Amino acid sequence: MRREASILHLDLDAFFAAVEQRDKPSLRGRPVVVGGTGGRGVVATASYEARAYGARSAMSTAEARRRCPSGTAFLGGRFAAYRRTSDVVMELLRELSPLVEPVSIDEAYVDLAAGEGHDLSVDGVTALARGLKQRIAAATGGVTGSVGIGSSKLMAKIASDLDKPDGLVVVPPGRELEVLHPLPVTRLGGVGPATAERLHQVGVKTVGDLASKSLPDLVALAGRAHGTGLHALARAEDDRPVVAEREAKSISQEETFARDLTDRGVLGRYVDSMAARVGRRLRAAAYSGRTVTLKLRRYDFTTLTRSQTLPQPTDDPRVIASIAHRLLAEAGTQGGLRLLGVGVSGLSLYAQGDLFADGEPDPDDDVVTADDRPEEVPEPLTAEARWWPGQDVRHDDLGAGWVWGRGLGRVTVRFEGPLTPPGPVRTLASDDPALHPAEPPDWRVSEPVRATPAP
DNA sequence: TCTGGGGTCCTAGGACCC
DNA sequence: TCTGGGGTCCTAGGACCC
Repeated sequence: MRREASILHLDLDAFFAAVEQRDKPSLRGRPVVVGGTGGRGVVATASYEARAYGARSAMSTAEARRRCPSGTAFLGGRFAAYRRTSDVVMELLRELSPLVEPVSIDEAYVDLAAGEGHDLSVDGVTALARGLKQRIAAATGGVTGSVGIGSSKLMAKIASDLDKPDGLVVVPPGRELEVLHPLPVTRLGGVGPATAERLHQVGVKTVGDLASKSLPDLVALAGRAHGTGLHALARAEDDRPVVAEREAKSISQEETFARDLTDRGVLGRYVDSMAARVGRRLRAAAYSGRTVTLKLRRYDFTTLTRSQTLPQPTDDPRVIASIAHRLLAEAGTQGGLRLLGVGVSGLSLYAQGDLFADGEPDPDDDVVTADDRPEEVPEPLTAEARWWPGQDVRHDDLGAGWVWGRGLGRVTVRFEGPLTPPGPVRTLASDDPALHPAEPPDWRVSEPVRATPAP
């Protein structure tokens, strides 16, 4: 805990949904749900309009569909668009301080004390945050964020959560416990459903209740590391530094199937394709790793992992795949698998091949050769329809738009962009040769819709 | 049509070593 | 020869976060 409120936490509001509403004018002010749109999908983000109907993050999309009125937009994610917008925001944060710790695509801490020339008084940081929020909204085309500032990461994060959306809360140094103690324990990072349940059983509901528990009690209840952490957080004791760069510890890829799978051949092709993707990501990041882990989830949702550690690190998809194949054979597929995953951990920065490399990039790195190519992308992947809800498209005659829905050989597209008024809807043949997938639209450049089709 | 995907950190037991 | 203690690595699982 510091003497000044010099740690800032920014949380972008309903971020994925906000980007969708920015890029799709017809969705502004309406309920939008972003996430998996298939039968086993879950909600990643619900707009505030959708939250009013009870849609929540991590809820199954089926449940969100039941709760939301017709006309609610259910969209798959456009991660490239979110990434671009996030990059713009993170750059604005780096103008405040070189010490910026992105927590996720929509969240970051900033150490204002590491920046130049800031007035770290309560009035000073309040004015700074106001300016920041204005710049974020201007640079992102209207995406808002909630800002919290305090004497520690704990207090900054708590503060950003106190006044969502579009909030700004500064906790003055010395007032931490007044703010913290009335809050439910679940607001502390690290108190999830399991810990909350155990705390409730011993009468702990608020952070203040938690502060009355002794260290040995909390260690007995939550384990050594977690217990000591809770003991400190309940007293607002937190000196975790803001850390700009973190080394990755693992890289993995997993997929939940639309239907449970038992066919060894199909599962094997998934293993190959996931191993190839993990290998590609390892190489792209110049990592290799020693431990290969296979994850599987059975039909009844029981989840298990099997791993093997190699004497030398690898980034070779064939090595990763062959270990994963063996682990899968040992684990078995009785009853059917709902999910399969392949991961590599125990990462280090240099592949064994680098000992002999001459510094030039390996021309094979990004090329799938005949040897290591998975025979074929497994059928369920290629059978994936060409169009998905929310997708950016362009029509040769009608201009830029996005996919609302598809089915029965047709695709429904709304022709509009971030800087147009709400646009018209057209239903086209899903194999219309004039319709193409497109890049996310630029929210900073005006792009007129070329034609207004008749209703 | 219950329950994603990509991560991090911690715990605990057994092997193994000194 | 009736019994150590600590450290590290590996494996598996679980809680948690966004």
